[in-house]
Amino acid sequence: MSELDPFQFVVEHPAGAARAATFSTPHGTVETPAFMAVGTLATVKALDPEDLRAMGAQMILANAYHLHLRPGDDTVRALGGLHRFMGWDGPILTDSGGFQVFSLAALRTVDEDGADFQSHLDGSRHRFTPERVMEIERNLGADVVMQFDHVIPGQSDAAAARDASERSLRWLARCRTAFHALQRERPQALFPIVQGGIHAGLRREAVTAIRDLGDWPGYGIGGLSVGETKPHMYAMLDVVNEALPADRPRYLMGVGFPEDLVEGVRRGVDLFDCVAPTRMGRNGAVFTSDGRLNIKRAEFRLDQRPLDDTCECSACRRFSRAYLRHLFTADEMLGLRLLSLHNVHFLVTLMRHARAAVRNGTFDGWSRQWLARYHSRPGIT
RNA sequence: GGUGGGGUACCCAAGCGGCCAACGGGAGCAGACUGUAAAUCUGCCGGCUCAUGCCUUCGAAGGUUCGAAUCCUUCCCCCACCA
Repeated sequence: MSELDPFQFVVEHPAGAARAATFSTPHGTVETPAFMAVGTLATVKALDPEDLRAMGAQMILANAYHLHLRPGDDTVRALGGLHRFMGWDGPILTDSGGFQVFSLAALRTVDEDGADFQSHLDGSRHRFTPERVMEIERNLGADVVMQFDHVIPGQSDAAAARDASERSLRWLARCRTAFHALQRERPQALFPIVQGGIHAGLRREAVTAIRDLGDWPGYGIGGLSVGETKPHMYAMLDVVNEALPADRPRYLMGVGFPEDLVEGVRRGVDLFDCVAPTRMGRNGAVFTSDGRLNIKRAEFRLDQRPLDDTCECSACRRFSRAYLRHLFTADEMLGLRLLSLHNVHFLVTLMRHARAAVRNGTFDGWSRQWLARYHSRPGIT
């Protein structure tokens, strides 16, 4: 148990299923609920670590598969690990490449032992096994490392979901053994990932099986936001969070949109990550309190308002919709950066407000009002 | 003044007797992105129409032809070189 000491999770205030907590890591403490920006290639695209710190981002992600291919996890290790490499001294989590098993479907084959990938960069062949992934994630040196898992499409039937979930469990056992066998320069926490598709029974079984393998410093909830409906996703969150221990962080992987974060917190999720704010920001989509808008639309040509009049990000404090639209239509890179900045700020701030509402006992009303306003203007989307 | 080349939809640009409302690209308009193969992808893009279809269009006018953006005549512009 002493090895878990650097990763304490303290629930300060429950509010129904929701809770406000602190999650400590060797690189600092995360106040939850929290949104983690995704920096797959050891960079949150278009943003500087200083931007992230200034907006109150606490923890970020990177990806084992991508960094293994380039520049190489051994290279990152030789350069002092991810924190030093990318100039972010806060907590970092690495995903294992499990999602790439899913998203690079055409370039990989999965078997019981692991997965064969063909590099999307040069076509070279690479073999990922639970043991290999643990080594890669050790080399990268993030604070939290995710198990290697098998992700399948969200609408998969129960048989396929069971196969993937049970394989992920077997891989988890191997990850754990390999994880503990590796020498490392600094403490790391290994998170298992709950699979089971959109099948409540499978989800419960997965949680039970994972807990039977031991106590874990935190739990990933995987295999959601991969094509299933929102009601299915929310239902799975109810089921899984009910079954997970209350005194460990719950990380909903790959989620999400603003409404999904609020719905997730309502159901007891503590940590989120998603590429949406940065990818959508680069493509012109903006999160606002009144729903999504697309800055490229002609209607914003002369709009002098900020993206969101309640937002205090550096884009909203300084620039009009008209100017930001101009940057996009002119294909200027500052536009990508400012919208990425705004969107990440929006989610980070959203979680800070959720946390405050939990702490002062108003979360239920706050979240309902927030969702009502966000959904109230579908035309803005 | 001479010789040669050219004028195609918002722009660039293919087409050179029927398969042409006319290839491509750009611009424009709209949509999608959820553990990032993504500053990407998709749709629309002469007018009317749900659609079959109809109408207007390839510098201008006239002509040949069953049929013309494509051939002929004249005219108007543009470009290059020569004088």
